[in-house]
Amino acid sequence: MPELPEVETTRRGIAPHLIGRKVQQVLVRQPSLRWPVSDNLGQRLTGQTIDAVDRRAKYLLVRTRAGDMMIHLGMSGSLRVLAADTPPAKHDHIDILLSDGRLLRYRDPRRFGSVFWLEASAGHPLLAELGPEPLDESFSGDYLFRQSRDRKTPVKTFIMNSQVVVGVGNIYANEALFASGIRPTRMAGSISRARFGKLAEAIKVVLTSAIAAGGTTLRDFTHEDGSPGYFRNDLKVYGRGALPCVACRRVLTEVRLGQRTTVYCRHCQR
DNA sequence: CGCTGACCCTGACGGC
DNA sequence: TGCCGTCAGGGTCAGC
Repeated sequence: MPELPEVETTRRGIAPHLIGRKVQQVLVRQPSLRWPVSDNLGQRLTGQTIDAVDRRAKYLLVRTRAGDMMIHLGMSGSLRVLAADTPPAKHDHIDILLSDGRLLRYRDPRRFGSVFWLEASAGHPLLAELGPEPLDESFSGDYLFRQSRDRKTPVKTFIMNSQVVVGVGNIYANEALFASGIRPTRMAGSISRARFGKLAEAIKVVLTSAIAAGGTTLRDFTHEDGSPGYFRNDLKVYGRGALPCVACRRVLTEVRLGQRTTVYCRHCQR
């Protein structure tokens, strides 16, 4: 479910319910995720007051004085705020019980997500090598141009590499390349500075629009209250293989790049 | 160092 | 109805 807009939508949804609340109890039903849930999560988080809910890349950081709970939703994870007596369903792996009679519930059918405890100001190896946030000023066409020289990997694979830039997943990579008229298979190192300028701008626009629409609901992504996101209606290429291009009406091409479905228009994207 | 493909896991869906 | 193959929004890691 989550790319950056969905994670950001989740952050904005849960933050007001968490900030200022005290954690009363932590219940881990299934510790076996992408990596094991930190052993000391319950011991360290219990009794702490939540000061903030931040995001870095697709990681959510629930901040307390003692340290942070770091959550990744993987492919199928979601977070909901519910009444504390709501019975858990299948794949509801973790509950964080709060001082106001509610709980934060982590669900992840495929268990590609992860939940760690981070001691205050400790950092984490998974955060160490990340590229810039796409919506930061430091992310620009010039930056992409500099990073891409001599790189032979397809430009789509390049912009989905979190060491280059974070938060550009498969949906929005396809959409941003369509919006900027760049063919996804093109070698990253062969793209001009000017075209990278368009691409960087397209990434910002696509992500910002998707956040404004509350994310993209495809299968099971919903907000913390269960409502869907509406960006799906705005997708121009993702999920539209073999359908007509919205711009030129020619049939869209579908290929696989780096194990991920890639859709583009051979006429509009060069 | 850069790049490709295997892999972690469950569920939904289409074809037969 | 059931079985089987394929695919899914992520990311790491081994191996070349």
